[in-house]
Amino acid sequence: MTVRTRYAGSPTGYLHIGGAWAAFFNWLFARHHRGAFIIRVEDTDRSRSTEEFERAILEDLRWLGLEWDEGPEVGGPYGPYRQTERFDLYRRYARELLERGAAYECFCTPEELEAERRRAQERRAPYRYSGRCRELAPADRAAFVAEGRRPAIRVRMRDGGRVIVVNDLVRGAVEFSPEHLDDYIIVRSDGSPLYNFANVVDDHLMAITHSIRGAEHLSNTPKQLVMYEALGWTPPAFAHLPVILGADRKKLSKRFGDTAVRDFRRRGYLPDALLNFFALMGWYPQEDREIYALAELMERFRIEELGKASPTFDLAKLTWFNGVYMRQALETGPGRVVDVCLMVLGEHGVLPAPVSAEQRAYVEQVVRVLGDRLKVGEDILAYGDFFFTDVTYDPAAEQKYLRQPQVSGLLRSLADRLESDGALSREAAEAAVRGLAEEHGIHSREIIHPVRVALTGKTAGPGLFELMELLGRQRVVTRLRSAARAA
RNA sequence: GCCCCCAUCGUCCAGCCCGGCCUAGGACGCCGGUCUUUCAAGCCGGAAACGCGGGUUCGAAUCCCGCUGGGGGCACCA
Repeated sequence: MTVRTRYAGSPTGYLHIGGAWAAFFNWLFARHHRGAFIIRVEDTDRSRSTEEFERAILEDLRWLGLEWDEGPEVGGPYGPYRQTERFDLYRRYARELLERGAAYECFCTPEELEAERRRAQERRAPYRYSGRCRELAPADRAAFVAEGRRPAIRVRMRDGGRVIVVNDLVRGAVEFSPEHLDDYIIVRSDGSPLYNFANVVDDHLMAITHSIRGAEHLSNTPKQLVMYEALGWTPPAFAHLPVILGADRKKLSKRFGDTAVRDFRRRGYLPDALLNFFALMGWYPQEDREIYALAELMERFRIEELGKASPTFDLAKLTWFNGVYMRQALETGPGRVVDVCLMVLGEHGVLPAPVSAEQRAYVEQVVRVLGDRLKVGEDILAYGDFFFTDVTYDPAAEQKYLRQPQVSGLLRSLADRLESDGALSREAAEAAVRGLAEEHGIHSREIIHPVRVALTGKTAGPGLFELMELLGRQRVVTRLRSAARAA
């Protein structure tokens, strides 16, 4: 049997780390088994879903490299892949459930239900639906209809009274007692399906073999199992991934905005680094190693090896992974790093969108000079903004190195030494600086530090002489003189 | 409150299923050293954990029970 997994995202926001992580394991599992990875858009909540979010999610998934075999934009034999386009299917199965007596119409209004819930809360009792509509007499039903009430549809849960066992691939057998299961609504009174229903219908119709999803869905699973049975369907295998926690130890996806995949992209993170990081957050390849090529992950991934405990999202470790991948990319050729940096530069308006060939070449040189200091694309601004803009002096740096007695004169004499025509080579720059130091009988670092601050505004950064070469004679002299005046 | 899940360094993961090889291993981060014009990277070194209490056993991080702690879920959201 061909393995078929799916990522069923809801376009109510940007793709966040938690969603991407779940999507990744679905993808990885499918790839490992040479199966199919499907994307389904769960947009039944029309008040919160937007096309813009859908586009953004697909874009981010593609950026990560999680290509799908079936789904929106690519189609496939089990379409449509957007739930709002599948309403006739849901209606059909809702009718079937009704006919089989596995579901019933419920005429209670949201207000009435809310009141029930509140009363239960006051009694400090767990809320469960009263079941008022479970056995509605035809006359009562007619009265409700005459009143203009439109029914929602509920699934009968408590019949049978047996324990429901969820056989989870990562957690083993998890038991749920029937008395805790409530009749739940599968179709709203406006006729639109709810998650627990649409999800079941679609997973079955799309021949999904493995439902790999977040642990927040574990308690939905017994409800869904009842429906599979009522419809006479074989449920997929389930694997519930732990929930990723934020630094505050709370579910990451609930913290709005700060963990969108898109933000990491914009800040200059690499998709391979993100994926490698994802893999090792929750899964252990049985050896003391961190860096895995995607092909290797695909080869070795075993769903049974997934961890059960909730991991905490560790940005510092992600950034370390990214640094490793940036360095790797730099070795094979700076192209990818340049692209990432150009994106960051564009995002920040430092080097707006259409960049010329010369600009690109310049950025490439900056990247070479910055080298392994670039752990994340945005580091080009942290370490090399002065290559693109005027110097902004770090107050502490200025205080420490520029506001010193001899500095002004030193900077001026260096400027004088460098004042001439033609390109400035790093060798010439070094000779000038060291020569000046010797002439004054001081250690070269006593001049190197102030010069660095004068040229870059910072105490940290690339090698001074390379930096001077790239900056060019003109800018070096100008900056030295203006710093000398200020000092 | 009720249901469910989880529990090894600050963090991510090994080890647990099949008790002894664990003086608990690796990585991130942190601290120190080294290299050096600074920073970064690299290299060397260091601090740092089996939540608690009971069992079982010659022996428990590993098995059992309880507690505690953390998390998720209890919608006409997904």
